[in-house]
Amino acid sequence: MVFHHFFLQSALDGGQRPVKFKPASFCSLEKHQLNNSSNMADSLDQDNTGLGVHQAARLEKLKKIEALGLDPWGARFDDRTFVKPVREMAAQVKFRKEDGSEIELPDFDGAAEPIDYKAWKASQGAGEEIGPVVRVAGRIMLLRTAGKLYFLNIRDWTGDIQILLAKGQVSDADFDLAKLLDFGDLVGIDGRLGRTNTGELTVFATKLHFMTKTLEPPPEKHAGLQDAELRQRMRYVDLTYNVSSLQTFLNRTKIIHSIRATLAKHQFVEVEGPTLHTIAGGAAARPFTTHHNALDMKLFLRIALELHLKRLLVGGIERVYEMGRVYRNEGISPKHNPEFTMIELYWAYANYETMMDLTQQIIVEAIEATGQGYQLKWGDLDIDFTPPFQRRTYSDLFEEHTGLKVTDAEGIAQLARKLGLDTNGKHPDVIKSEVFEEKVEDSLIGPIFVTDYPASICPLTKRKAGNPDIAERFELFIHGMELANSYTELNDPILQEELFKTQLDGMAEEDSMAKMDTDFVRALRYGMPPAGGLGIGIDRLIMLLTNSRSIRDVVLFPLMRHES
RNA sequence: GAGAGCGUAGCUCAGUCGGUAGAGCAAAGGACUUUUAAUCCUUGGGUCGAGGGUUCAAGUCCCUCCGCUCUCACCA
Repeated sequence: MVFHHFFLQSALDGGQRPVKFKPASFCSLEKHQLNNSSNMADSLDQDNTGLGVHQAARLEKLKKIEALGLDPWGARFDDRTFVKPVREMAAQVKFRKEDGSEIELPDFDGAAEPIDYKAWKASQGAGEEIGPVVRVAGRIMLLRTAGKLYFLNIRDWTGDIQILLAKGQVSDADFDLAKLLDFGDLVGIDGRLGRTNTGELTVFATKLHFMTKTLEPPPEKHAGLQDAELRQRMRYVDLTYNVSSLQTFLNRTKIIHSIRATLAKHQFVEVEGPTLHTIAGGAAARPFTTHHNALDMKLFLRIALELHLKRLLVGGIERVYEMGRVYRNEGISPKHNPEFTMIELYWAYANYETMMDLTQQIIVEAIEATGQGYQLKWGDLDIDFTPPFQRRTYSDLFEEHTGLKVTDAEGIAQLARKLGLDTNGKHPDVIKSEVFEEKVEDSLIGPIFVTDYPASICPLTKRKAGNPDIAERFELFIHGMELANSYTELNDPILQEELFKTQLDGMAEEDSMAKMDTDFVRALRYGMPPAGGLGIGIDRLIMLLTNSRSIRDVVLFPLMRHES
């Protein structure tokens, strides 16, 4: 994925760590006690508050900030500019000569060799650097002193920038306040944009505004927070200190925004269906169960959006979608979180081919929204999203990968047994489907639309005209991962009722989509227009478009065990 | 659910054959007016995930448990 150039700090990793020799000391206690009484560690030891030394030191500074008459939790700070646009003002930093003429600075950012700015200025004769006055705010990521100077690098959600806070250039009160700054604190700065001697774009502070004290120490300042569990449990820390994490989640919102924009172009409307269902229909998955006390009613958290959206199609909302959370009480893996985000959409008077075009458009426009090209990396793998995506029929792929015709039930059963699959008492199409998953799906690099599935495993899908054994359905696969699922929707209430009643042999009820929903059938009896429907796993799409190998990297707060 | 790996300072990580627990960053005190992973001097930080066992001696070997990661299975 493409990172923005303005995260300068992130480009500084990978270097060698300096190794310093530190002789052990055997008489430290004595020396320590000789230190003056303002030694913070001494007073902290006596506090015996149970706080760690880092937390206690920060609390101490907080008290000192209060003692200065300042609010350590900050206040409204109007008219600030985000760091990214401030950095874009770099060209406004100029050198004004004695005669009043303004000249451009050397090209620091494009220079191959470091430029000696001090020497350059000296060579211009008398004059001074000028630059726009700016107001910024952010979190202190780096902090160093050089005599009576403080260099801070602050970060807001658009990038990082250096601040120079110098004695004599701010009030004495502000300079004293700077002593009480810690990594992680939030500050506001008024100052002038300029360049230091090394050419680093810097805000030369004229005023320091204390915004918020941070009472916990930040993670290691170069490596960031590495522990996968801590990154998920404390996403707030992860987002602050791992630039790529923030970038991924900001890209997530761009992708979701793009999907809504694409659908808006086709006049879709977004709705909100119930998440508490009396029947967990629309997909094959184990639901979470809950209970409504006043009605004394067992309820399920929804496992799909389908059946209520189709009811709205009956109601005349002709292009309708919902993007929202569904819940499945099943295993957790890098591709599975118990709650995840799906979009389902229904388009009256369309069919599954319309949906294929739309799916491709949604994905292509989402990639464009993230500012990437169509060739994406996904871990070690490559994905080529250049449209049009390949379209192949289920039966062709089946034959290609197994050498067997989809109609050869006996041969398929034999192959299934050879693969170690249990075929006893199973419907031939269930066996076929298992063989397909085993032999075909994992080899689908894609993006590839697999079309025309065996009808018997698709109880909500319209059958192909003239071929009742084939369902007008496609799934989109990328690197073996199912990303989208689409039908020409079944709108025949009589057939729908029949299919709800038909449990395929060898399929457990909880694994089946065939759950009788009499109200849904009644809705169909009032007339649902012929329609195409589509479902996309949003988290998985975001994984692919943000080069994330785990769903837990694209879900802000994935489900975790209780903290011990 | 099965298998493999991991768990050491606030964070990131070393720890050899079982023999006194290590580093960097962070923290505390100090120096430095253009640094930038600043640098330099000084100092303090550990129930080695928990419990048990073997041993003169366990971070290290064995057992049980807890947690995390990966792979496989179910699932999208």
